[in-house]
Amino acid sequence: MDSMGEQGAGQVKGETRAVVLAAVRLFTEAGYEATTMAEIAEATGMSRRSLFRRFRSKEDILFAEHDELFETVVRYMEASPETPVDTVVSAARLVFQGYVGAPEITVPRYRLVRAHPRLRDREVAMTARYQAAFSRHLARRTGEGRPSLEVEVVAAAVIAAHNHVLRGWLRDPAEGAVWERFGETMDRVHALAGSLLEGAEAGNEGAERVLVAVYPSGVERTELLRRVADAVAPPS
Amino acid sequence: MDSMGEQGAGQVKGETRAVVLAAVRLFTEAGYEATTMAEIAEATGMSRRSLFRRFRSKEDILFAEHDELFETVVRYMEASPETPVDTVVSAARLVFQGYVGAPEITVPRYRLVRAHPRLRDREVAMTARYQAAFSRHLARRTGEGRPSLEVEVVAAAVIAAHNHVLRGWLRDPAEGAVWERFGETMDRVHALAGSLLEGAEAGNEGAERVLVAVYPSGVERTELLRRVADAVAPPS
DNA sequence: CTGGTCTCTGGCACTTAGTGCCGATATTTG
DNA sequence: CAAATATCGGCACTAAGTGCCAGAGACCAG
Repeated sequence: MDSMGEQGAGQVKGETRAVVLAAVRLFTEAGYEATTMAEIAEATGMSRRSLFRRFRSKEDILFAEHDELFETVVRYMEASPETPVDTVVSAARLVFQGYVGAPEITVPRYRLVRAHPRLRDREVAMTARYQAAFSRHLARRTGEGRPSLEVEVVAAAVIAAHNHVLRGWLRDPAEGAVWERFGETMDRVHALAGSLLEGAEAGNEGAERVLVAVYPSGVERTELLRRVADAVAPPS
Repeated sequence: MDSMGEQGAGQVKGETRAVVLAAVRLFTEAGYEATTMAEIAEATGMSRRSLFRRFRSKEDILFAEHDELFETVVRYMEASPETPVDTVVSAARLVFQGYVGAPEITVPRYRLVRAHPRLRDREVAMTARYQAAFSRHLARRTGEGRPSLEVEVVAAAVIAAHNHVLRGWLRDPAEGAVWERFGETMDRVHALAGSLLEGAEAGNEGAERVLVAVYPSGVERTELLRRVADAVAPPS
């Protein structure tokens, strides 16, 4: 069989994608538990042993692309010149892109994940990894040691917002305007994040400010504007 | 061997606790993977088969008490007369109590969890279950169908805050003032939750609205106010 | 071309989690 | 007491995951 010079540090193989697609097909047709590693090996032309070598477990086949994406996202954050919050939001966008850009994997996987608690746990673990990575990034870039409460809440909020939009898309991938929804949603958490972390931004000279106003829906507009004017009055 | 009338619907057994403690001891002494179910069975005086019947898997032994706690928390929320946000915060307090009230299980488990990715995933999955339960509770009590973005962000924030304090305690269970820290932290997310969900509380007649504005810090106040005025103009 | 090392691969055997089945033994019910 | 029922323990079985080894191909030095 043909060989191809590869090895690198956790880089995609191309062959990986084929295996994942084959596995997804088998899982969907015959059921996750009913499909054995031997069958996957046969379907992909590799030996059972080599299959276990490349993917450490049956679950790992299903989430192989996800793992690669995670590596990519972490590297992206390390290299990003944006502010910490912007970087994390962009990273979330990258993850979202990873899903909607590969529906032939992520959509059937979503069905499998919903049906099998073990797989669900695994999916959840992935998002937890992202959340932890976001927290670490925010903490480092704002000069903290361990992530502070604010940082962890912001990371959790970004993840929650991401998942909120993602689940909507996964339930109905055909429906359009996903990116509009994503952008709009992220803008909202971005504002929240800004208000929670205000002043902690790295070199926050020309940083943006955020105003959050909560008001009864019946209030007069002029009254509202007066209150806003008070709120944006110079602090000290 | 002595028998004791039991069965109930997922109720504690008392015997359960003994098995968990024995398993924790074995895992700690010999390592998690090195300890087999047969050994746990022998150590607890039951047969391997019965062990698998009571706890569905090896992991489940370690998290058995956690599962029971989850059931308790869900029932608590269903019966709580408090406002949704208060209920969720109290529920988080219950979970926290579940940890600090059983350090002989949770502390060594923390060490095991940190060392074994599989167990870590399982722990993460538990917190995700709580977060989902919180979201559902908030959504139901505020008359929504699916949890809204705000609801999910609040649930995520409460969980993040809970875990923030919990991890601190797990790292150093001896250090006191845990409950003060917990209370103070929860107060802060409670305020955040209140502002995010304000107006959606049960019986939300005079609902409030939220305005979030993000603006460059250098912008003129008059210009900002003009933009805000535009933003709050009646929609359609 | 030849011998040596290094790596990837596949085959084989083995351990162990987890399950189905069945007979024995309480436990409850009439 | 007898019958129905649930629980328990033993046995056998499937399949995930691992260690070991031997063979095939790549690369290098002589």
